[in-house]
Amino acid sequence: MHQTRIMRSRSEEDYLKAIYSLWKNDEPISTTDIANYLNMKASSVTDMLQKLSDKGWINYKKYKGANLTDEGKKIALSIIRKHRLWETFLVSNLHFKWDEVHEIAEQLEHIDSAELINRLDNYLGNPMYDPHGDPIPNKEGKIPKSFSIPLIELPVNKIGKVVGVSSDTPSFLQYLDKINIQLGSTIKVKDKIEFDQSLEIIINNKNYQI
Amino acid sequence: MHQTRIMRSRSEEDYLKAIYSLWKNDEPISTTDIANYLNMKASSVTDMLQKLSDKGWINYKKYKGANLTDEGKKIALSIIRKHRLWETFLVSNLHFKWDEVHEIAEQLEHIDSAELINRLDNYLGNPMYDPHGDPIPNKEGKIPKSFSIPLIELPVNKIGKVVGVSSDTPSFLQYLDKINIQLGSTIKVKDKIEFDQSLEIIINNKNYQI
DNA sequence: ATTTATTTTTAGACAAGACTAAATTAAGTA
DNA sequence: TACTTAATTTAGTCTTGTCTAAAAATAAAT
Repeated sequence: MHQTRIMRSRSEEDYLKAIYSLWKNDEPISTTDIANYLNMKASSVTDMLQKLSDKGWINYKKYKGANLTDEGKKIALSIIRKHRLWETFLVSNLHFKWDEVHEIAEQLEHIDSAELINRLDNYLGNPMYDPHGDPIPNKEGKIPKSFSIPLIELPVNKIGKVVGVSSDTPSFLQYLDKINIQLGSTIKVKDKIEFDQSLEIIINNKNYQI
Repeated sequence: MHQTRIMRSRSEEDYLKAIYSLWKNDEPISTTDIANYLNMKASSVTDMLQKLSDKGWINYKKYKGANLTDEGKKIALSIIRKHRLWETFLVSNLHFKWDEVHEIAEQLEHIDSAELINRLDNYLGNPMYDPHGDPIPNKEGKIPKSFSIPLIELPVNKIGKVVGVSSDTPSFLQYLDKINIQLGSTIKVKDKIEFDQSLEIIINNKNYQI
């Protein structure tokens, strides 16, 4: 049981990751969307989609966009795993700020060594979430359920990500909108004031009192 | 004072490192030697030498081989610095064995971030030598003097590198030869037997008693 | 010093991955 | 349904980094 080693170029990996990232429902991703995401021309994308399809990593029908196969999804997840583990290392161990690590992780995610990543994972204590609050896929590509907790229970200085709101009255949602909270926003509780149960939170680097 | 960022390809970096590694006296390095070192054809090397020369990283005269300029040497040393720091990380923190890390470090050495490397250096405690006993150039490209100590004083389980011998009688040298000690050999003292001052050493994975 | 052998360079080809411009297909609208 | 617009693909070009085969330069040997 020795899997044939199929070499992947950095470009190919970037495309697979892009398609994974743009994937929402079951609809295939359009050439243009991928091109925009990767800052490339649509014609370049077409070329690569044909190649990825030949390798069995995406399903691609001309003019109809592309979707990852199981194999392709597995590859994309392994790259995302590497990206997030390295980001965790950079922030937790090398004390980078969480907004400084993306570029470096973009490079590190292409380092090719399963052993390295497993050891790194262990070294970091098998973290479930990266410094941005995004879940880290495990070795098999499983993503930990994005469980949610009320903001009031978020530990001080831990970063959370908004996955839902407890009330959807228009006035409340408008308020969230005003202070720039959206689904997917990251949020950090800077301090809890016990006496009136108010929170000092940080969203987009701005402080708010709620 | 903002240095213009000159992008280097992985290939270019590999060539500069190769030339540095092959550099002995002041004689320029031949096309063939570089080709052998990098497992390439001489014609490919010629092409690249011309390119590196245009960029001011090597001095190259047709048919006469190549040598690094100061600029080129600086780049080579920065890559070697990265290589050895990463090897140190892999062995000291991720507990790889010292003979398992080369390939991975070959990839990591091309990651482009000065900040990352400085932080890594710090994180590792600014080591002077890598797990193979090779000196780690500092930020400015200075290599720590390869100081030497008698083998008998080498701490148990620390790896040393043979830089000279205390006697050069033929019979002694022949003995060293027989057990495969050469200048540059790495050596490890596995145990010291106090009572007769003998050492159990490991060279090329073989044990000897001296 | 002339010939022979070896090294190095040149010339031309190729693959990967990007681009531009033109052609084609699909989608939206009157 | 026919027409117009927008998205996508095709065709052809470019750069990087490699190769092979042939030509040229250097080094070695008689």
